[in-house]
Amino acid sequence: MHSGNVMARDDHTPMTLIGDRLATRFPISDAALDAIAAVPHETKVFEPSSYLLRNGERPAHATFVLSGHIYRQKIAAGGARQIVAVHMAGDFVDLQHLMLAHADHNIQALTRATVAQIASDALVELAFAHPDIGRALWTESLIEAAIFREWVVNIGRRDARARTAHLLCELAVRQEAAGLGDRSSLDLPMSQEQLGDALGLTSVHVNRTLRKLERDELIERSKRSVTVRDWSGLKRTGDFHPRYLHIEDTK
Amino acid sequence: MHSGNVMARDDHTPMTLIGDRLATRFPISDAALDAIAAVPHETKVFEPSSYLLRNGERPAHATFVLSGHIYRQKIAAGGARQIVAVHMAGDFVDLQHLMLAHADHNIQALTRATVAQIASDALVELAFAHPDIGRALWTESLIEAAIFREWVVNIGRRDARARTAHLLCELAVRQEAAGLGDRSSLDLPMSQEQLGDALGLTSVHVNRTLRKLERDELIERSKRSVTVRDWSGLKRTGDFHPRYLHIEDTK
DNA sequence: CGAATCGTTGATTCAACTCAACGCGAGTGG
DNA sequence: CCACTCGCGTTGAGTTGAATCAACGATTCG
Repeated sequence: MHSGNVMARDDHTPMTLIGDRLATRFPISDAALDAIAAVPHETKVFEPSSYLLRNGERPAHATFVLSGHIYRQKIAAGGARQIVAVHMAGDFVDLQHLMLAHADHNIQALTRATVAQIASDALVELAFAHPDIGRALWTESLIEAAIFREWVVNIGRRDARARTAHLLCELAVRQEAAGLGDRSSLDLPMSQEQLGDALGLTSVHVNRTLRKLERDELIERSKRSVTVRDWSGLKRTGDFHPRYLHIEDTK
Repeated sequence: MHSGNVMARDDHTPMTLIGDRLATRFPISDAALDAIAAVPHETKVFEPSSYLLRNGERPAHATFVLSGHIYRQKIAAGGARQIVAVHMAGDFVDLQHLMLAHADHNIQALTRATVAQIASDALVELAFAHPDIGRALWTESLIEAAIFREWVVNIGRRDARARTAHLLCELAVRQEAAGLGDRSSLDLPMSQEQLGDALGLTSVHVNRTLRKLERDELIERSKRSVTVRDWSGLKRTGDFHPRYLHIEDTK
């Protein structure tokens, strides 16, 4: 998993984890890695459904997920909610606001989550002091944007079955890429209502769709975890082409 | 419109236009503006529906729109097309690929369009040599990502009427912010089929929806241009809250 | 044990899609 | 200059995928 370009860096403080993550995108010099390790940060725990940031607030820090799941959401007229992103351990949650004066959406814990927070200013300074870091961070934010685009396509042009399968594929691959297990067993700590909010569907229809995917032996479910029975079938029904995730592998 | 922090910069070469655009986000030092003006670039013209970049290709340059309209699109299984972005004069078209090895969507001219192209590498170097520029470019790409998020919400959680109104509002405000006229008369050079592809609707339904918006006296249409009759009504029916565009004004 | 949340299922409705036809204006070529 | 085509907008009729409404079972947790 780790890029291994630094030897004795197995102490796993939050900041070295961040360095590891960035190094998966671009090689990062030792000096830059040391600079990252030295950045002041704070570790925090958020309870399920608590807010990390609200629409309109001034984002003050960048947040890196150490454990748990976090999602980002906007509310449309009439109270309908749309989830626009789901984050797992190893993701940055807040890069999208790094240079913006006001948050344009809400960030909320999905499960209990522990995070490391760095002052935005400090991170920006670091990005320009060490272009290695700057490139990696910028790239992270671009890949996130690529995921947003794919969600537009998913919601705009695929039916409920494909849409649901696509999300499962994406989360499975991202989970695997983050070193949290392989793509065949997906930890999916979302209620069906939340899944619906991520997919632009109602919880009722998510339920029917998941059951159909299960009946068709593409997946198996127990509680909040999903086992992929037939990866290539799921990929096909989800019209899933992982290029947009910009990960090396191409299984 | 212009930030006016440089006096004799009215010669309007493509590169000074880029400098002007960036300066609307953050103050840019004179040295940085001079550096921008000196970057080698190429001016090109693209005919309607010609491709600037295809899914899977290696993006080699950043593209700035001088005139005309450009859109970006992905194709889903079965050939359905989803437009994920529409660009007008003064927009960067390619920042989303700046650091990525492969394009994950297609970029296509909507109308005949003239653009200035800069080598990606050169732009990245400039960004890190002059943090002013880096911040402004990065911010541009973050704002674009904010637009993607809003599109997810728009398509996922709003009905055809609101969805269409929302797109009209967005384009009108962006057009105004780009100094291309005011928000009451919108140059909308898209066919109803293309509008449908941007909205996740069929062209038939776009037609009915636009006519209804017209019958309700929110807009007026002639050929490919739209006049906003009732801005606050349109804004309301579109559930449009321009914060996500991260523009100063708040009319 | 009781309350609350979440998942499941059926019956019905509705927004948007599909299919199909036709009008219109802008070319284009004989 | 007319006839023709072609793309685009428009409209109607019928269909359908997903929403809505409603009820009930299962699971968790204090």
